[in-house]
Amino acid sequence: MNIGDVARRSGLPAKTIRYYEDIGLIRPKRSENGYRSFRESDLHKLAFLGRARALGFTIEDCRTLVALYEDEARESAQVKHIAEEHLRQIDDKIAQLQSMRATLDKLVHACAGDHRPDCPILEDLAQETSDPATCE
Amino acid sequence: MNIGDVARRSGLPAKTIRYYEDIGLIRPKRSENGYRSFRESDLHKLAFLGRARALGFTIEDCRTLVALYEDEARESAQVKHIAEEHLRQIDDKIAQLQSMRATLDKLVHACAGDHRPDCPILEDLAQETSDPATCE
DNA sequence: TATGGAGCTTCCAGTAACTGGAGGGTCAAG
DNA sequence: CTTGACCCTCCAGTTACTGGAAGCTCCATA
Repeated sequence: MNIGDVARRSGLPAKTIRYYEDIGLIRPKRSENGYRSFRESDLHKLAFLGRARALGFTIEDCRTLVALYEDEARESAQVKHIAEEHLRQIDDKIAQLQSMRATLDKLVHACAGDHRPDCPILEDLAQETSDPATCE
Repeated sequence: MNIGDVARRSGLPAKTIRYYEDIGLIRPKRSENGYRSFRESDLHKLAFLGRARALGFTIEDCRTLVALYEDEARESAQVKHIAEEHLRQIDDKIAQLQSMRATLDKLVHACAGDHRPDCPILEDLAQETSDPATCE
């Protein structure tokens, strides 16, 4: 298979597949003409990577997950540990976004959004509260 | 004020403040000795930026928000528009993360996390489903 | 057989928003 | 006069790609 074929079948852009080779995630063979030549196993690994990335795992996590996948002697605890840590990070991120969301939503609702300059959003951003020097 | 003072009072790292000058968000004066010399108005603007960034606005949004803040002839609708668009992006991001979270949580709970190699997480990642060619 | 277009190659640069570090000047206290 | 805390600039690295230039290769059609 050429790169276009695996791109289509894995759902990953050809650019991304070349990048994954660059960083050593995959090692496709080469044809006489210099084209990358992918086996089914390469495709399988790319699909694996695509799914792992879709779950938000970092590239380094993906590297580890692939290694574990190929390691007969792995312990599922190793995989679970990575996933749990990632889950924690996702939860943190969600909490952070929801906190932003709450403030932002409040401000947006408080803003008339008309032709006048008065704006609670700007007023909030401009308020003098985060200066420790003023708290003495 | 030197950069260390505004860093302390704004809560932003000195590095970030220099960066903000680099990209034209602020224009502190310079002392004889070449040190940046910040006025209260610079500090105020930095605090504004810090709060806007904490709400997740991009630097470019921040640039626009500062400009609007300083524009007497602004219309609150302009500000509200930026905030609403940002809110939408946050909602999208939250939805995406929650979807990841749901899958991941399910997988984590399904995984024994012991010394055996069998792992539902890896099995899920490895499953053959995203290849359109197999769907014919 | 020529040619045109799709597909492949490499390499370089850019993205967002910083962050770290090297190498070196300045200032105030002891 | 030295020491340590500041400050300066400039360069490189981070994440995970993405876009684009310049230039092969392959295949089908005129």
